[in-house]
Amino acid sequence: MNQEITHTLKNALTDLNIEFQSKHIKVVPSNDTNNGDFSSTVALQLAKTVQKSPQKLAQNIKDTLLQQKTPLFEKIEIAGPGFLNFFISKKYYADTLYKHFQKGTNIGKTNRLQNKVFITEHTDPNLFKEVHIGHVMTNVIGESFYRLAKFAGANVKNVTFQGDVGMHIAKALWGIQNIGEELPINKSPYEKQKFLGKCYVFGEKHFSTENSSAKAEITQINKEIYTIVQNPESNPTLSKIYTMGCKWSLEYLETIYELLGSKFDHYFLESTTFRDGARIVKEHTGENKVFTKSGNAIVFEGEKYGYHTRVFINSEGLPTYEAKDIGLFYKKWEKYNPDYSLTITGGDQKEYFTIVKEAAGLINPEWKEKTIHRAHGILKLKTGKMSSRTGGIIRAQEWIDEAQENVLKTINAQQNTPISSFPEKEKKQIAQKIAISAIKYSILKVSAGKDIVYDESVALDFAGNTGPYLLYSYVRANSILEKISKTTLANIQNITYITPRSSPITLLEKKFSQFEFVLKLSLETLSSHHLANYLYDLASEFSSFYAHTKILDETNPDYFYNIILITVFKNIMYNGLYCMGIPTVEKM
RNA sequence: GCCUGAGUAGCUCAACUGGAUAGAGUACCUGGCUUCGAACCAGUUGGUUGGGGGUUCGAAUCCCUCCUCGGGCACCA
Repeated sequence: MNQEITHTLKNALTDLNIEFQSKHIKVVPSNDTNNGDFSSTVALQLAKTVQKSPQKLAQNIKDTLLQQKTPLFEKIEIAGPGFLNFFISKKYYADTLYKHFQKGTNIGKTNRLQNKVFITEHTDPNLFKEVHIGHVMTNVIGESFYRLAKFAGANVKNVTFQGDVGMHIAKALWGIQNIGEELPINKSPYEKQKFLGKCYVFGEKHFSTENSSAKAEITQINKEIYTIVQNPESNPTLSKIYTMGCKWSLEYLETIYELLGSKFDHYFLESTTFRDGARIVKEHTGENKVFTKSGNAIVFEGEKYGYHTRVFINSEGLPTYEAKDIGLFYKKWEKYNPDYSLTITGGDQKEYFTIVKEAAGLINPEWKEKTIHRAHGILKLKTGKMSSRTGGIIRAQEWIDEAQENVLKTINAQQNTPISSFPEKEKKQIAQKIAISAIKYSILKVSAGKDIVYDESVALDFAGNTGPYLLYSYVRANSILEKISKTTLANIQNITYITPRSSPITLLEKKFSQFEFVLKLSLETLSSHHLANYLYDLASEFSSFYAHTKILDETNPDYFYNIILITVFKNIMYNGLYCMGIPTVEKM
């Protein structure tokens, strides 16, 4: 509806011979029902340029709008310093509701980014290391952008960049060789992964300890890793352990991706980008080139651009993460040639990424121009920054499992619910989805970029503004619709026109028109919290409507209207949750 | 020290990117299940938007300046 009002405003201004830019015309939903359904500050914005008082200009605009005789407005009021308040007619609401209803489960989908190739890169775990709650955060945020871009019609590629070469691998391999424990060959993927993580921590600990021979040994292993990924025969013993560990890690990662609901179109591995990265860096090294030599290392002198120097090839001649990222730029463009390439990482990599992007832009301007970096806040323990290097981490698996157990307890404590009699296995599946909804929602409801201090009691608190609340509203809507007879449903499916409401327009249907806008806003500002907050408001309005209206009342003149209302609500909630990566349940 | 992000109700967060009386959840208190699912609804209490200055019709939002906290700053990722 914003668009329709904006359109009529533009026409009115043209009729009045007033010059304007789109940014002057802001139509927003009113914050108060007394101020109509929508408000505009256009008269305030343009008063100065036309040398009129805002009220007078508002009056001119109002008169012109009323002459147009669109079915849009019931009335228009001028308030305060010159706000234009629009009251939308019931007929227009009914017509709009019908349009929303016809979109069915496609509601919210557009073709705004049609024919655009969009890469979303996120999660980016390291092999041999624990998957911790920080990875979950990156995944949840990134996955949401993937889905939002899909809804905008883009050709989206969901990818992740996994670290399978480098010091962390060397530390883990040294750990495996020196920890003195038996390999968990016959154990579950999760146990294997835990073992690798333990070996990494063991290696890291010895690497950082002074007077330890481990440091030299690990450095040597690191060198060899770069060789064995090309030629396993160079060190068959090490290669065997390395290959085994990679396999274990990748197997486990699949299970966690599935649990989180991410499907990747492609897995980039550092072992496949470092060669191109190193080659490109070397090609651009020298006088008046992008990179310069500093001793045996190759660096990018970021100071020239207001940043700091970063090492791309270290003194050992090995590519650092920086060079691997250059290789990743190359690979992404080789494979997809994207219009937008979005990367999600933690906030600690903000400046790092800016510098690498700067360097990348000097190699290929497109790499910089089309790359968007979204740094999110850090998910912290109360004790400080979470770090897998010191071992003080919360495993993603444990976090989710514990949440699931708590939900299951809550479910079992509820009596006389439709799922009370469900078999335990089914209850567990439902509990898992609810747990995922709680975790994802708690991450996405905060504007991306802000830190989140992880507090278990808060994260597992399902009352109020939470994921489970949204699911509950969905489940209740679903329950009602199940109770409607097939003939009624068929009659509703065949209608071609909705009779305007006899009772006042509800706040619920007023929110429907904002869905597309909110999806767009969330993607453009790279913050899904707009969507999260919107869905919460929507669920809240639904609950309120539900509490005050007997929907299944065939004698109500708005009977059909209300059923359609609930149907549209259900579709929006489903698609909205989808865009946050949250699965729905039919019963809970 | 330099760069960068943040500071809003007791706590956790919003505020449609400069708009109307700064809103939610939580916690506290009150009322509501014989009625479509009460994991709900309705209401009460709670604010000098870190301090100070500036820009204008209008500032939590933009500018300046202090204060506090987080992150980054050469071969880790």
